[in-house]
Amino acid sequence: MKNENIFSNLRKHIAETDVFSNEDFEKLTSIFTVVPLKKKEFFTVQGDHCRYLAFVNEGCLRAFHTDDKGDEFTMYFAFLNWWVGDKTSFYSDVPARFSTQALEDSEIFQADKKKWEDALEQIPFFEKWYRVKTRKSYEATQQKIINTQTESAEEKYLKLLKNNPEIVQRIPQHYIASYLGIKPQSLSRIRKNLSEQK
Amino acid sequence: MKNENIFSNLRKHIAETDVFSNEDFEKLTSIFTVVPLKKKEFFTVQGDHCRYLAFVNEGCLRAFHTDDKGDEFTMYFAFLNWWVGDKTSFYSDVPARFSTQALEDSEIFQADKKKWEDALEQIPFFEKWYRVKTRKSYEATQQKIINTQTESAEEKYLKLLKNNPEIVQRIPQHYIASYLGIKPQSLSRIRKNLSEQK
DNA sequence: GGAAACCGTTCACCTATGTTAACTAATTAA
DNA sequence: TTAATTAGTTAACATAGGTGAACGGTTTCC
Repeated sequence: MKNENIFSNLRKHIAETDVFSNEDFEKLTSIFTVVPLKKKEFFTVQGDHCRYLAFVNEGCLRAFHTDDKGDEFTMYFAFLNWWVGDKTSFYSDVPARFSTQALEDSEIFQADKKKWEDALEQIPFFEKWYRVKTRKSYEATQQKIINTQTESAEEKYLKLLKNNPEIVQRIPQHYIASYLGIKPQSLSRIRKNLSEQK
Repeated sequence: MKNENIFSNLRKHIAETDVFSNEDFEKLTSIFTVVPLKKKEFFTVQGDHCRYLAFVNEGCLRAFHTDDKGDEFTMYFAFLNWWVGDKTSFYSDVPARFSTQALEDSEIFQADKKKWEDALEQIPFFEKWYRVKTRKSYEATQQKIINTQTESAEEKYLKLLKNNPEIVQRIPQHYIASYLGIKPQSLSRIRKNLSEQK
């Protein structure tokens, strides 16, 4: 990919919902640093201050919390066109409550707080776009609480198969288990039951 | 309470974090309708469009989702100085995913979308204050997901006793169970175990 | 002021998921 | 190319929480 085109996906993605000038778009991309991540490499680490937010341009990451007992819980998988980073830590200078790790070789565009806030201030379409994104992710988080509480692991898995087949195909099973909030053995058992029922 | 003073609590509350003129504060309060709610009365109903956001000035409400099986899950309790309403539904004109119901005789200040957005546009301190509040509630929601997944019901209950004793004192136990994501019988059992251990 | 509805507790039994551990398959690194 | 590691499966057993039912104590409301 030629360097001038490195932001072509981001451009297309934002253009799906917003209208902007070339000039504004260049202003926006100028705040980003292109960062390649090797598989298993970390973008943010739980407990550290999260200094960057980033846009996923290639590959896939997962955000996960590790509890006192050492168990991991995966909060979300971030594919193409997702934003990643712990906003709480990014804004409030508080230790991040989860880590973000590449599950494949990936490429992200990252920006620190100063650049980020300058961009929000100076580029109206970006401010609006970001506000909507933030609201959506708040909604998704609320929905996830509801689902977490009201569905059995099997229901969650079936729903994942139906609504997010790309996750099931692309992500190793023990991460999916941790996303569903169960142990890998339990997911194995659920899969076995399902296959026997057919 | 004299009518001129009905907003005195809101004024004090916002003044804790922001500075504003009398004029701006009056502009803000002019968007609200004062609404009394009888115990058990609903402010929003799951499935309906949520037309108002509201500020709790007196009493207490709970927000809860009812699933297909008819089981309720309480998402949060809203006391003095909380905002209530399903923002997703309020903004996106989508059916509300939860109901909000008064647990005591209460008083709220509500505003519809038009008034709300006008206020955000015209009153800078309110826009800023609201942005921060929204971020905090997003953070709290994320934290609740983490807690939900990584703690046993007993741990959650002990934490509630420690961090939110006013909830335990003020709210009937079966609502607390539904807040912890368990059945009333299970909470009863947990309480029994705890009292026997001492 | 009495009937009806609701609330909290307890109990016996049930079920989903966790735990430990052993085994095989797949992937990675030397 | 093999050795080492990691991933997934299975099974036996343990445990937290759900279910249904019964009981007494409170509210609520005609």
